[in-house]
Amino acid sequence: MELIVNEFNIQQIAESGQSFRWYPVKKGYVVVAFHQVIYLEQEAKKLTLEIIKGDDQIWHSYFDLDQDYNSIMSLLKGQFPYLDQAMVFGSGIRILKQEAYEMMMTFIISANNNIKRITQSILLLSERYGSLLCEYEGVKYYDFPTPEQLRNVSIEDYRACGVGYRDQYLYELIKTINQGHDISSYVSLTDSELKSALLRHKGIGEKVAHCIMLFGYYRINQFPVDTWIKKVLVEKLHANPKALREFIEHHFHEYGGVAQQYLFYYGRFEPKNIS
DNA sequence: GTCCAGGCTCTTT
DNA sequence: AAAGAGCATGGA
Repeated sequence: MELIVNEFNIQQIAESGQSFRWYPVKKGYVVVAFHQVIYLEQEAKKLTLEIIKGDDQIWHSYFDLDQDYNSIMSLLKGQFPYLDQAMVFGSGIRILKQEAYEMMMTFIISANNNIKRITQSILLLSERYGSLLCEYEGVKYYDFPTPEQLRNVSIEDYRACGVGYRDQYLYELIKTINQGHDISSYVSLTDSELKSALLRHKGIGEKVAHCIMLFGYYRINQFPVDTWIKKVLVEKLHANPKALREFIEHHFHEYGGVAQQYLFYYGRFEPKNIS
């Protein structure tokens, strides 16, 4: 399947740190999401999707193709030279609409961790407890394990996947879900209700909750503040470090999550000799 | 060896 | 309310 896309760059999305299930293969990426697998390649505005497992129904939504990122950038433009540069540099970034439950597990693992090890842990969890989805170019791809598949996984088993001290948080979340706690009902909550519902789970604090809201529930007003972004806001946008939330609310309002992604990506990958 | 990674929980002021 | 210690683990 071929699509013509605007404000879309697979490398930028893959490196933006919102998904840990994009695997570099050949000249593109294998992407695993919603129990399905595709191989993606892009040449300028031409995006090629090769459906490996599943159908072509979910991907339009997954890639947020109904959202006009050009108009979002227009609204964010003109406030800070640094943000304007960030939007030029990362103009192909989009907010992926991912599965909420997977985002909860993923971002619990992400706390005080590095991207390489997060990716590795999620790969191990999937290979050991998820369903085999397909084989592509000699590599097998596994689904993210369901709560049911994790029912009998022990704290030690999680630890063996390299998640460190977050093992007990994963264990508690899975136990809660398998005891009947319905996290799918979270979708109908308001932002503040959703945030407090997420904060009730151990291992989910302010920053992780915002990531789950942004990537798992498509609350694109949510602006996760991590150590990187804090530095960018203070040093590049000259925000008052003691009033970051007010600063964010005032300048980015309903598109805070998108602005955050531009700033995060630029902060990490901008060419060294600029700024 | 020390420091850090898309922080959080628990304890102490 | 705010600040500090401790936390697994691999890589720089």
